[in-house]
Amino acid sequence: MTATRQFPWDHPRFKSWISVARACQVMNQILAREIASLDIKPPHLDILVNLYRFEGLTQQDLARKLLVGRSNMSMLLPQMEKRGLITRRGDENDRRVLRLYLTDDGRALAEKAMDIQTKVIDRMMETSTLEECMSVANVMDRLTAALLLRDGR
Amino acid sequence: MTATRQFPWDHPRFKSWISVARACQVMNQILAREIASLDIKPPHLDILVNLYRFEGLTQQDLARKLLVGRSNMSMLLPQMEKRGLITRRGDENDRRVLRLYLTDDGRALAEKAMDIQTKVIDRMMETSTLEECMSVANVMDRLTAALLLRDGR
DNA sequence: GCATATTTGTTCAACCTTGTACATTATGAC
DNA sequence: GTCATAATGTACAAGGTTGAACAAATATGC
Repeated sequence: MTATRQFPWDHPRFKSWISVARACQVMNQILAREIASLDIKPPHLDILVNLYRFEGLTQQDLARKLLVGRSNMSMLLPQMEKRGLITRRGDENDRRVLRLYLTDDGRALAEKAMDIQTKVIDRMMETSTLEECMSVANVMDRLTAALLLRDGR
Repeated sequence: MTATRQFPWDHPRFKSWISVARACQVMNQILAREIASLDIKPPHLDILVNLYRFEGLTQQDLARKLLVGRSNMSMLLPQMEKRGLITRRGDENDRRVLRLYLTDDGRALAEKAMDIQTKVIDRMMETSTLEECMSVANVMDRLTAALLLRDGR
């Protein structure tokens, strides 16, 4: 009468997620290799893209967007500042915060990096129709929202 | 006559991928928190699940399945052996390889961990229909295959 | 106004991951 | 058989990530 164990890898939802995780992992590794020519790694790329898009972000804002800890930013951003890619200026109204800006070098590098990233993503996604892409995005967004909601933000 | 720059985040494929990456990241963080009660982290979970399913794997085999380097296994597996979760026995036919087996403790822990993982995945995927899950899996598998092919394995 | 709580950024130790170099063992060419 | 090549696992240094403890600045309650 003991029920035979249901192996997780036989569940459709489980298998489905494994496929997603695997794709992500492969994607990140390939992206990392492609941008290595610019002497940056995925975390730096994420920072560059976000500062390119949202100038004047706070370290805290950036950490929240990237879903990483503040301490992570405290390690990476000074490096990038030394390298002349970004500048950190104190906010006048709130002397706790440092606001982040791309330098001209940083902006140029960000554009090169985004070109590479776009090429990799296109190469990867060209196996799917646009409808499939949008459906996937839809599922993933719903799923992320559900997780974050249940998790209390 | 200078073409206005096409921002990557306006491309449907790009946005789509960002959604996938974000979901993966959130998922991994929540999974990590949930299995912390068993005093293991995602890499250990992956190892346990794979050894549960494929007994007698080689360190090399395992590294390939997990898409990580051999050196990574050389760091993690001795820890898990010391903890009594796995055993590493030399192969008699090929004295280079170490074959990996779960101990009883390891198997018990693997089952507890897989239960947690299944619960998290179910919670996450319940926002989608089974058809959507299978469609996503289909897209992701095609995409991974395409990347790996073009990348020369 | 003042005490308390919250927010922001930093530091530090611990851990995971990687790539390179290395020793050992198998395999293949001849 | 012998030598060159490849495969397996290890050691080590470098770097990314985290969480906890901390200092400084701000917001809140009274």
